[in-house]
Amino acid sequence: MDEGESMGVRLRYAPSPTGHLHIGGARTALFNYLFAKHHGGSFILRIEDTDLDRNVDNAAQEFADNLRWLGIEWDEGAYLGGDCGPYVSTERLDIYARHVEELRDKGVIYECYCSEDELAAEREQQMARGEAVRYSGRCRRLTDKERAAHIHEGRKPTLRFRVADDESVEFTDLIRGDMIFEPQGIGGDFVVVKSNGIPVYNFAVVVDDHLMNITHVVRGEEHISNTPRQLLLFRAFGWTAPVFGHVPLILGADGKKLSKRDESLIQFIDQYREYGYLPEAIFNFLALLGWTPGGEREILTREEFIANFGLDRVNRSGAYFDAAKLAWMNGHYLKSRSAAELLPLARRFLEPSAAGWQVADVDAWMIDFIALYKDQVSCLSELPVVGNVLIGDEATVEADAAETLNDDQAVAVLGVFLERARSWTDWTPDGMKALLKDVQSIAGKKGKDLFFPVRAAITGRLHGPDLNRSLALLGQTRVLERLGRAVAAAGEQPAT
RNA sequence: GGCCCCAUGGUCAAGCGGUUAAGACACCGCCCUUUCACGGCGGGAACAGGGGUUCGAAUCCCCUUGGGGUCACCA
Repeated sequence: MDEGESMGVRLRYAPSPTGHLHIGGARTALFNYLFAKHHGGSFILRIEDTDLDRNVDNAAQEFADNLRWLGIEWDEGAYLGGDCGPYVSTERLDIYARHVEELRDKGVIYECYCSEDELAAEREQQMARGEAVRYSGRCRRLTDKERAAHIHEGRKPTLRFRVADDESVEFTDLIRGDMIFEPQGIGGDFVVVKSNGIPVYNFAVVVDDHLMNITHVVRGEEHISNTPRQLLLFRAFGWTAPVFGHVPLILGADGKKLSKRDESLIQFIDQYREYGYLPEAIFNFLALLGWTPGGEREILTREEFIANFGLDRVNRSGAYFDAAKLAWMNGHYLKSRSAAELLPLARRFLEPSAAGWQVADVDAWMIDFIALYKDQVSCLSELPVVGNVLIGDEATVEADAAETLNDDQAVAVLGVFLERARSWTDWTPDGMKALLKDVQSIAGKKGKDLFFPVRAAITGRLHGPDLNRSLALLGQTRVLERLGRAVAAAGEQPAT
């Protein structure tokens, strides 16, 4: 079936501000965004903070920041405004109250005085008997006397929506096709307003989606079972419901829905940000998690994603989050950016150790350093790790390097190098190339016999990136120090 | 347990009745390179099982098995 009229499509991402934006939420937001943009419609950010107890300070602001960082911009909504505001549930309480009254007038809701303990006990019994769990509806017809007794006890009622025993609900899911819920699968009369007077999510979301003219609701699969209740509400109000599309879950290492407590993988966007991942890499990776453009291409631009996106190509099965592939993809994006472009992002990982570099132009030095290493890391935070021998002021000597240095021939080469390096003035990569050539002709050594001892002496390693550039980055002072130290150390050991 | 969803390599996935069953990540090998990394080339690796439908099923239907979601005064 058609995914919707292209004009006037309106989608929203409606998180509850209870924590950090995680990869699942970011992907849901992304799919909504891509769908809206593909159809030339609007994407809206709404905050569903109806659970006062779980709301976390600054969480909503953080969601917004991270969404923007990812490049998922909304056309109207929280922190932006628009014609359908306010976009935060707790600022819409009066709106909900009006609609509660509307339902009361229609006679489809009633007060329920059951306590949470009583309800829990009822559920347990049903579960134990192997029955479907559903509210018995015992408060449907309270006598005035019973009601008075409950009020006298100080009980605060919830408001429940009456679900007809023979009313089934069906809808066509854009991703999964036809869905049918029989009455017993709906769970009986459900709460729409909590005893503290705040509506529950299922109620608020219906009112909000209708008032904000939401045309498509794209959300996680865990919401499938909420859908019939919401549809019943739309029906009771006499409203046309939006079209639904439920995307598959992102699975943790255990194959289950990602839990915020699952530490087997990094799942919060701000952590990726912290580690030096690029937003376009995460954007690209997330878009491909559960959706595919169909061809062989996996690296696409934002415009290409928007142009190609459609719910018809969203997968129906859950997907494991492959951190290794994300790392590869981030590395890919890192390679496509110049060192100078990366400097602002990499700065905080490098600058703390700038004092040891002994250079006048720190920024220029960092750009050269980034250029030397950026093609081999998967995220910026790895830069100081892979380049630790150049960035730190002291390098430990590894066993194989020590072995290479414990050799008369090698020490002889280093002696020549040290001699020439003292008076060498051109400490650029080209200058280093010339220096090495000079040493080669004087010492009569070339290839491995020349490069290995020098590399081992100045980095303590046998392996590493281009030697000329490494030497230039280290600079004369540090090269002389390390060389002198290596030669001295070799002198203290019996040569083989 | 009730209701609902899902099922192609280790992972992401193409495939939508006829293919030698793509591609990517990861892994292994070779090449390039003073070394490492990058890159290039190549390799191993999959249709959960059983019934149908059909001339012909990874593709359609049913069952089994397996996995998952949900059953709140949370979203």
